[in-house]
Amino acid sequence: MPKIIDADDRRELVADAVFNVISERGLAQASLRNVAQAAGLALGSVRHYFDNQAELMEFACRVNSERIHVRALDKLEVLEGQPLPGAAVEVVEACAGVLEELLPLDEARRADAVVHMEFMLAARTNTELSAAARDDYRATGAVVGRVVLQLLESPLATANLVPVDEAERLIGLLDGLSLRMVLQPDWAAPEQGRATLRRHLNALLAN
Amino acid sequence: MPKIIDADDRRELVADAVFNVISERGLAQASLRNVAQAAGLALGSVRHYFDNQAELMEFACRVNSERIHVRALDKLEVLEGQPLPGAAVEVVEACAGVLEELLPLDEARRADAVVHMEFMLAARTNTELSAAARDDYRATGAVVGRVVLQLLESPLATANLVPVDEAERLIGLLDGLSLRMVLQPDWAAPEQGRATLRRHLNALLAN
DNA sequence: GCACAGTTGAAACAAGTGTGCTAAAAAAGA
DNA sequence: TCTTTTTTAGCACACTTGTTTCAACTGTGC
Repeated sequence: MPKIIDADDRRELVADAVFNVISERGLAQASLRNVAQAAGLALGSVRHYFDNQAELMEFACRVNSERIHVRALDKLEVLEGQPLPGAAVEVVEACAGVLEELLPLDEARRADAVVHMEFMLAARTNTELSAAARDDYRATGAVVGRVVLQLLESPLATANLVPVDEAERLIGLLDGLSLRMVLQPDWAAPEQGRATLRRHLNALLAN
Repeated sequence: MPKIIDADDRRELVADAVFNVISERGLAQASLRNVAQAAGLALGSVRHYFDNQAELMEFACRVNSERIHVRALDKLEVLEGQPLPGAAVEVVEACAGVLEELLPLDEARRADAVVHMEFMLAARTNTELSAAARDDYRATGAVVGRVVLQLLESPLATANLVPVDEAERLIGLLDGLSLRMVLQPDWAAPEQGRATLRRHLNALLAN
């Protein structure tokens, strides 16, 4: 029998190489050869674990999406598990804590966000990725939706807010902030993103 | 002397072909040959008007950006030229009218928005495009900033709102909405985008 | 009609791509 | 040690890319 190698581990290692290449040089440069080099493997090795380039890309896309959402879901479940705090500041802080996992506030999250953007945009014209992209949208919709529900459950919430509508607005804001922070880090610093998010959440509570 | 051909017109024609290819097949497919075919020209003809592919792409990027912002600026100057209406609904409607030019609410604007996204994302790793992208950010910042100033000038505006902060939040929302409407047209219809924008503007006015 | 400019078209090149195929290397079981 | 199977490495092919080069075409001014 050959070297003992966990195939799943190896696939994740290759996916990490994909992330590195995309975040540093863009999706256009994520060729099999470049990815293999970034992973420290030979082209043949990468192809041993992924039949197609399409399969590799879809796998990497799903891993990226999952990585982001798992982080947020972990914090979300903590939030849902305990009773809502009474003070507005604390409610906002708790919700912001969850949603911040979706923003590029440090290097790790920045790389995730960049890769995420590239994949989502590519999925528009790449049918191989469209299914993964659809699942991703559902996942973020669920996370943000649940946060909004928590927020609007508070007695401090502004009256007559429609959860679905506010989720839509919040998702838009998060996507836009993420985009700006990724593309124009000089003009949209992490601190500013944090503040903007909190200001928005605060506006959903009665003053 | 040869055929009389306005070089600038021809360059714009080629740029339009670039837009078509990008909006239908993505930036990755915007090769010189594909663009030439879409423009109904030979490869040599395209290269006669653009020395490099880089030059073509930067030109197309700037034309796209200008096209979007000129539309918005036209409406903005009308808004700034006349006194602000007294009713909240009318203020919101006037501001929304300007900002809607930045959203993909019909096929033309959708194509512009798609191309815009692809270029902005590409500019992150493509130094040839970074200057054009920076100018684009300045332009949208100016437009949105001026709209926010108009809005907050109204006596109906919520007190203590910081224009720069609200501009930041509004730009984020617009980018995010645009992104969603472009990538998930099924879940984010034009009508919904219009409504979300108005709801946000309304929230900036005292109720 | 002629010449000359801009314009077009095509062929060719080097580089890079995904993919198919083959053979060496490696390691665990016999 | 030998076998077997996974893993690795490498070559080759067809294709697309940007770019260069050169020849043909075209229409205007003389």
